Amino acid sequence: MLRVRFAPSPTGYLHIGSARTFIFNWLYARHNGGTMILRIDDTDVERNTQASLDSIFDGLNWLDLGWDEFYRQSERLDLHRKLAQAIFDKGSAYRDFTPAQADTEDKSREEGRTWLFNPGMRELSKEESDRRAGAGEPFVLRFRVPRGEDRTVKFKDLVYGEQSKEADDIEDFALLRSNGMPTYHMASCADDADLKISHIIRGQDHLTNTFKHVLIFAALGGEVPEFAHLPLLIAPDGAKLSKRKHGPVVSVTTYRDAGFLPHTYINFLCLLGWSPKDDRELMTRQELIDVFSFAGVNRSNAVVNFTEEDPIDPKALWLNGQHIMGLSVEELSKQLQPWVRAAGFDVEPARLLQIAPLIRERIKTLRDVATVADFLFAKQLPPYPAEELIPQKGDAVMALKVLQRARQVLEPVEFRHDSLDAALRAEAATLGVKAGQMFQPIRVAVCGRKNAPPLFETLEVLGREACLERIDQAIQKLQ
RNA sequence: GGCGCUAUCGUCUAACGGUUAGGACAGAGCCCUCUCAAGGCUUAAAUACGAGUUCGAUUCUCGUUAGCGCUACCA
Repeated sequence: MLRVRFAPSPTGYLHIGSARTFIFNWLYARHNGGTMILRIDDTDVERNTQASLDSIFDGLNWLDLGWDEFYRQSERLDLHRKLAQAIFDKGSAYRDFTPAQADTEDKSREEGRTWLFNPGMRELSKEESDRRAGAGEPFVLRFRVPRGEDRTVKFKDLVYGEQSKEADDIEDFALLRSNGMPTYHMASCADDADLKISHIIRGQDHLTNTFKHVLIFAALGGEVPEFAHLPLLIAPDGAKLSKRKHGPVVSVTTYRDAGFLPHTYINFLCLLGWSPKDDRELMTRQELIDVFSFAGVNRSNAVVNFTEEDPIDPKALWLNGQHIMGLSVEELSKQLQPWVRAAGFDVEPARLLQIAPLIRERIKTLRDVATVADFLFAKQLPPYPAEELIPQKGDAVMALKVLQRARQVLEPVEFRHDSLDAALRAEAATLGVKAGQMFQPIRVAVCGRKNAPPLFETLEVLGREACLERIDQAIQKLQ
């Protein structure tokens, strides 16, 4: 049975890299009919925050992918301690009574080699170790990494291939802290073992940690899971994405709040560090599930292309436009509804249904509805300069004449695309002006700006009454 | 410092020894056109560097350089 897990720690908001890890886990599970597990790795009590937990659920719920099982690490501390004890009992761990020190880093650097263990502690006799522990002296429980045996720790990564490292290069990492809390390595492996995780899919920053985890799994005596590490998502400056340095750009909610379709975000993230190998980019959820495999995962880090001015990757924006164009009118207007309301407009669903096809090819984000279709929602047009009404190679006199004639034509004509088209073109011919010179003053009068959806559709949606009223206002403006 | 990983257009990527090194986004230009879009076409743009293996290296090996990760009683 295939079982995968996404295990975020609630110490900051859900960021883009974590979201992608979640997505790849999910895709792999769905592709193989496996189980997707969400586990909150919250053993670092000091750094956990409710806000960040909320942010994780916020982000994941928006993605709308779901999960099959849910666990919270902090509720499984007994298991972690029990398994740590088991490792200790079989001699693969020992107590280290060395007081915590902040300067270990400098110490190891000076020596020119990695710190491996604290002298004396590894060899402490059972009696002395028990005596000091019994006396209440604090200690950390460390894994006893095999030394001097010329031993190599190995595993096969589904993305990075065969990995090996000399055991002599691995330090005696901690399993239990002096306050009795498990470390990440201990808690994570204990849970993975207990939850029968078959594939651990996570960021490449854990690649070297995996040697330690392999050691723990082996000491636990169960099966060692498969591993697949994912290349990291990095900033344009090559640095790792961090909220401190790059701000909210890295948060999933940035895309959500910018008006992205959740599926666009999923699609976009999949393209970062993975490829279907056949030049496809625009893909549905099912297509992604069908074709996802680790063979398509890259090994080098991928840059999320954002700038300080614009937090959105241009390719994501394009993808979103494409996905919006692929939506049915019904679905699009449903998605648009909350954004229209958020922009301060009130619109009937039936009317939005008429508007949606007008703007479908003109919006890149759902939020764009507010700037692209505002004149269709507003009762009153916001003020605009009268010069805008003057057509190309024309003047105010022409604009005025066009609008007055348009008014007359629009009064009786049927308000349908084809009738409007025929009537206005005929009028342009009568007036001796080009079609464009006829249409622009009307467009500006009706939309309040030069750039807008095609004229006849717009007039039709707006309706005779509103159009005539706005043309009258424009005529007044010119006089 | 030690250990590990990585290296193709500005960005995301394809090419798993033989291609004029392909696609996409972004850029430029043209077409279409009632404006804006959408769409179509064209264009510019890359194998980090140096050795080796080979008839032939983007591809395999080694070195250099660069970037990233781990090196905590964080995760």
